[in-house]
Amino acid sequence: MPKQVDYASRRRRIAEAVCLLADEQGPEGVSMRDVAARAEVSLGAVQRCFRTKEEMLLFAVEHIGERVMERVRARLGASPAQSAATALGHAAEEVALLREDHRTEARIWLVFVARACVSASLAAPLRRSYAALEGLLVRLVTEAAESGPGVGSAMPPHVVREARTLLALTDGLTSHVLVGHLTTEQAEDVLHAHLTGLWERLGVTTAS
Amino acid sequence: MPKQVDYASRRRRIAEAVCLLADEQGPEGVSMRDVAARAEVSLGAVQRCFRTKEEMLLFAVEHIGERVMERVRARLGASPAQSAATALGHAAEEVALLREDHRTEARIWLVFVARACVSASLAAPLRRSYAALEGLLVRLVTEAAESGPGVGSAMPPHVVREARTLLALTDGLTSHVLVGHLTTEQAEDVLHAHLTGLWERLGVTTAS
DNA sequence: CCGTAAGCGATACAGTCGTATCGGAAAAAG
DNA sequence: CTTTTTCCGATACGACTGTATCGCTTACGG
Repeated sequence: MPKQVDYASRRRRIAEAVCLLADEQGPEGVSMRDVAARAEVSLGAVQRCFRTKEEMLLFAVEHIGERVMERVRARLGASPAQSAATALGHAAEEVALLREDHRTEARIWLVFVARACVSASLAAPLRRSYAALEGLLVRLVTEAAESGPGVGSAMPPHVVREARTLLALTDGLTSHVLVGHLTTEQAEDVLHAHLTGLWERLGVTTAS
Repeated sequence: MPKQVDYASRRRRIAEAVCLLADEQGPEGVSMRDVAARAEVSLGAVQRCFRTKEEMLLFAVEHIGERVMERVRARLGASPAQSAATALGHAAEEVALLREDHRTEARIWLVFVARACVSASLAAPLRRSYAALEGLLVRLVTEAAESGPGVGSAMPPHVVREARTLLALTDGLTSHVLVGHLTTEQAEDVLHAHLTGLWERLGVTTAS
């Protein structure tokens, strides 16, 4: 057999290039040729990794979803114990891709969301990512509620609602920052105020 | 002078076609030829109305922004007096384009937002629309707060923060519905819960 | 009544798109 | 060594893109 190649890593490399291009050139700027050039491979190589462009984008959106999720988990692992409430705060900060160094991921995310409204196949992995994030937030909210004085703890439906509220709020804030309607500071201010209110609602006693 | 034509109305007609196409074909589906066909005019006619495609999209995004804003105002005018709180509720419902008949506008909005992250010229009118919506919400929140028992009324910074929270939340919910992460009912549930909390915070006494 | 200019739609153009194809380089297997 | 199989990058192709150009029609101003 001839030259063997690590397809998995090449696909990842190409997905990275897709994200970079989607970020700096917008949705229309992502052509197979540009992706190939950005990934420093030939057009043929890209075609061998992905039969079609749609397939490539699909892989890229899964890639980004995993990256965000993984970063949130890493942030949680970094500050291990502490209070469940601050953990939730950190997670929310990470999900809302507000800081400049995550702006790229935020733009890519938005590009894919816009595209997914039309292409059902693109929507599926996006839904999976949202579901995973929601699940994580539900877990964190639950833990935060339990750590409080626990008036009996909020009943589950409220918890899910709070998680969804938080997820939608962070997503909205992110896009508002991206279009320039809000500054990063303003968005963080809104997010922190919401979290403070959430803690009060849960009956959490927080130090900071 | 020869034949005179009503450019204003034609531009509006073309903008309408842009929106329809952006909705059903996505961002990539909006080509000059398709727009011309959808608007039932010749390609040349489109070119005479808008020197360039960018210019056409710019007009279309302004058009959509005005339409949404106008609809919110119409809704407020329809239920004139009542309480300031229910007015705020109606406005929020209208801003979050949740109902099926507004789904189209929501998709178009998202397409433009995604594009605006890259093209600065597209971002400008979008920012104006957001600013107008935020202004409206600030006004409604203020009125709702004043109509309450008025412990001294919430101080302005809080009002702005609440308005921004509401705007970001509605935007986030809208996109989550569009990608299918939430159903319309779930999103409405989240929105209503948030509004209830907001009223409590403002000290508003609401009948319903 | 005629010239002039605004509007018309068709066509041309150069470029880019996604995809298909193909001859040759390269490396494991015999 | 030769054979065989996998991968390579270049090129080809047709469709479509945004924009420019160009006669022709049309209707008002003089």
